[in-house]
Amino acid sequence: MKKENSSPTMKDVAREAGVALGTVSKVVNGIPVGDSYRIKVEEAIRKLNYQINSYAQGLKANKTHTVALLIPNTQEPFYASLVYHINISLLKRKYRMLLCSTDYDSSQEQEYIAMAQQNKVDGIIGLTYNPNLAIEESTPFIAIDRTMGSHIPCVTSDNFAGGQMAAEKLADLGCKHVAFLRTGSSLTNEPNKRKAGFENGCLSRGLSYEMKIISDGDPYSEFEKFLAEHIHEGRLSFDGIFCVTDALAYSVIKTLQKLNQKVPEDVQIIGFDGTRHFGNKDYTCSTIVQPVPEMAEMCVDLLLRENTSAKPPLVCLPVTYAYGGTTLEGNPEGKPSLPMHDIHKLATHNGKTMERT
Amino acid sequence: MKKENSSPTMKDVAREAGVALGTVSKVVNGIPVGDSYRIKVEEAIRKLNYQINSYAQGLKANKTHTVALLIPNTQEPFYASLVYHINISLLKRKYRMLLCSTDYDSSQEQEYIAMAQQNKVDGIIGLTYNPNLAIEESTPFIAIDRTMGSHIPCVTSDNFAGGQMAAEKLADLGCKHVAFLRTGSSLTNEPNKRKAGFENGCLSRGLSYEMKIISDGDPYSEFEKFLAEHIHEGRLSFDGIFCVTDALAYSVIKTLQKLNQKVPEDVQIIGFDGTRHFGNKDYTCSTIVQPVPEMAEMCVDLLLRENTSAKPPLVCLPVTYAYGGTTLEGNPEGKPSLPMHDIHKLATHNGKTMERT
DNA sequence: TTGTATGCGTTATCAT
DNA sequence: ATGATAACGCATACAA
Repeated sequence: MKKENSSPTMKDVAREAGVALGTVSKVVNGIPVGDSYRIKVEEAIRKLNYQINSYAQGLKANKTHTVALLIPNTQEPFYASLVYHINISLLKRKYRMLLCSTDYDSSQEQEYIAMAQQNKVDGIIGLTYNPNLAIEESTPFIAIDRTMGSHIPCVTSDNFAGGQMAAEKLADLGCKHVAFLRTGSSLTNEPNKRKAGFENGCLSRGLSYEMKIISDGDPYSEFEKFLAEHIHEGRLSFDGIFCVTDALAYSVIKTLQKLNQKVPEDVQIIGFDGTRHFGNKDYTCSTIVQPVPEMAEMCVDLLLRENTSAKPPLVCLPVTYAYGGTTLEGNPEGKPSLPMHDIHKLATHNGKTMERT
Repeated sequence: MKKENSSPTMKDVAREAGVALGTVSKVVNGIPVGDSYRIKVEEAIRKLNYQINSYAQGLKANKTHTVALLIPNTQEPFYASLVYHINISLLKRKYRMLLCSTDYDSSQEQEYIAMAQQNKVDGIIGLTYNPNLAIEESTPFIAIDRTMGSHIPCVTSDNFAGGQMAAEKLADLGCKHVAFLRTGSSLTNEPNKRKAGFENGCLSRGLSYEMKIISDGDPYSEFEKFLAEHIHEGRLSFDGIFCVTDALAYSVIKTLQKLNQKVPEDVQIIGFDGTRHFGNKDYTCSTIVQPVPEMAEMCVDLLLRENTSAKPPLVCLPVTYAYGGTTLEGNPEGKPSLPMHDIHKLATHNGKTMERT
């Protein structure tokens, strides 16, 4: 009694078809064999419901057609979108994707890299935060939003241009004094360039600005405090705010509501990412849209590219601006423009992040 | 010259340590060996940076510690949440997860099942729509939200109870005449029970109701038409609406806004799923919350359970109600209650799904 | 206790 | 063109 419940193997097919093992392999791999043989083999395959074992295949070929994706989670819309598009790009090429949610945990990141390498993946795509991640040289790695050394290509959107675009847009929309709000890791990464781009845009348009940058652990209430401090006689001293992400913009909008500031009449908001409700509907706010499908395709393309010398160290893909109701331009679709000042009131009911300090 | 760039193998470690292959295997697998040997092997492993090849391991053991997850996409919040929690549950058990986004495409679903089986996964968890999916008996399969035969366990939330809970909640909140709105596949699946539960709840509370059910291809504008037809002299004839998902609720709220109906003053809305903005903030609307982490854990637990006879055919996990601003109860956190009627006005700017017919 | 040999399912190199 | 056989990296039964 050898392996009862196990799936049929090539050997079984060969026996069933009355041919040699090698012949079956050839049929399976599309290598020409005599028609009569091919037909016999194909019948046996159908009869036994034979499926090739890609593990054995990978063992032999030292190639597994599998790629690991490391990402903090799949719930934040930007990550969710990346996961989806990378998955699609890989599956299009008949590659499988191993998903590793890291929860921003450095040790988990390291652990999953080890796991991926044990699994002999053909490559890893990672949006990681561990500042000193150990990656075996032999495993191709593509970093998202973070440069990790010249031998590891980084794919990102044009964060600098996005920041600049936000500043210029606010200027075009008539803003006179604006603010930049950022929260994020202290780690050096590409999204940090949004700040420099924004400053550059403000300077080139002669737009005065202030910045409030809080670090990772700090509560969002710091922003609430900052904004409250800039209200004099009921008026906010900014007429435009650029938030480093849509998620932050969402929080800020709620805060402004509490502070009785109308968006976009009193203050216009631009976010970053291009987040949409329910994946494919409206933008959360006016925003700088990251080209997620193109970023995904670029990651996969770079990772699977044979010519390792042709891998550029940093690829910045172009961003676009999208109207999302929190700015004052004429409605681009010609619909009656609605007052936007009460948006998101809904959301205050359990706004933990905004609770009083 | 044999394999230049390839990773070191057990054989390399054995040579380096000056011991036999089997000894290395034992050290790696924690089988006791003499201390002096163990130390030599461990040193060699460190020196060569050896990683076990889990493909070869799987080939031998006929067990791959890998599970495939089939899901339409990772962008819709409910799916994103499922993917995240299933991923976590699997990784906790040192299992890897192969993600397959199917885009609701029956042929892709079938294709990915074949791919997963070729990969000799230890099991498959699937939220699928293909009515006649061919699944090899030998591969354990757990279905989410859909019963696919007695040998395939189905994990779902208590959709019937959820529907009933929605009806009872609306009754408790003072509604007199309510509506149920549904869009969805014609496929028989568990979420369809929300309708029956809702009807049951209405009947038990003596609440009169109407239903509008559209099928898959139909545009959401059908709902707009339905609602518009139920406005007489500026008043909607419903004072409560139960939407089969939060995504639908979101659309309906926008429609009601266009129709000058205030939510929740004129009409209260309850959705289904427990969707939150940006993954961990506020609920999109008042909603019946699915216990996603528990569902994920249950899927993984059932899938990996050895005792195949102890697998129940259908597991319904309890849902809860959460306030999300679109109903009229007192604010549960004691914050000042805000007028909700202008929520989501923001979103009308590119509401493709709501465009005029 | 340690080493050796065989087999897992596949591919590829050889004779035939 | 087809069939036998070795090798991929690992685990294990068995011999030493």
